[in-house]
Amino acid sequence: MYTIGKVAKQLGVSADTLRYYEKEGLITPAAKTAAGYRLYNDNALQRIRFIKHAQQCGFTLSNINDLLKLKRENSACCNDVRSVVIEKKLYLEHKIKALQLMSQALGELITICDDETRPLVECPILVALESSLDRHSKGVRP
Amino acid sequence: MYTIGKVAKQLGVSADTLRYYEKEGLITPAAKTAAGYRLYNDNALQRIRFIKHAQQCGFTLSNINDLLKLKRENSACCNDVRSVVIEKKLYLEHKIKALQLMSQALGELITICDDETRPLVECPILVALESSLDRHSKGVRP
DNA sequence: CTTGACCTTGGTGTCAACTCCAGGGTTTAT
DNA sequence: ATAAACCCTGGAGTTGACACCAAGGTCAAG
Repeated sequence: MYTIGKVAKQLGVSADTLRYYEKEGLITPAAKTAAGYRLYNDNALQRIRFIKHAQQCGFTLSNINDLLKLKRENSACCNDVRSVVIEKKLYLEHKIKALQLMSQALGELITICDDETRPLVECPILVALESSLDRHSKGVRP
Repeated sequence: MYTIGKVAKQLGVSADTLRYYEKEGLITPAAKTAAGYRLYNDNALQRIRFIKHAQQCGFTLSNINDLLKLKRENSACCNDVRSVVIEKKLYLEHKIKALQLMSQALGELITICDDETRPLVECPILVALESSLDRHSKGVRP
């Protein structure tokens, strides 16, 4: 059993973060001392590792909560988890495409500005941004 | 000269948004009526279009303010603008790579879960997320 | 037995880009 | 003349994932 500080240091997160996760229902300390100190066991460590890895894969804490909920329900099957992962992958791909369009648009702006020493009056980039260049990107947020 | 509502409707933004842009120093109404109503001219319309286009290219309002500041300074040259655009493009590319790594990690999770009807106990995806799969992605935020 | 390192709760602040509201004044159309 | 539609200011709320703080209790080492 480890106190919050030990766990935090070992896993490279802050104690505040662990309390926040608890408030969000993601983790629960295995026990508390008489003085109210949180005590974590190896299960909790594994849970926290799970959270961090899922975050690295693009899941929000809310997504992660859903995954953990699935884990608790024994009516759920592996396919339910798989669906969540697939959906997130689609979302990421959508977002990547949007960013690629932006990047491409910037690339075009960069190339239209061929003469770098031209004075800023009538900078072709600024002019281009004032006229329309809509045609794509709709905005993507979690 | 158009009132805020006309401008908002014409450009597809909300009046609140226009007031917000003004508070952020991005736009200024050309005049105000005796009653304090904002009045915009064609210059302002163009400015707002500029803002929207720049946003579509991934610039934050703060970035856009920087661009507008460059435009005002006559010491700035076109190359200064170009640098801002190039930097943003690099940032986007970095972010795209991070998302691609995530997407790829999710792809791997999806393929390890070959048997979709397996019960959730020992779901290979959940197991994989509990063990280490660090090796990449550092986190990318604006 | 005291010092310093740790822990507690409860609350506020951060970033971005808005949105929504209340409580009022103004303009326009009928 | 009056209702509907518009505008104003000022401020609060939203989302996500925390960080930071104060005021206080607890624990280990010397």
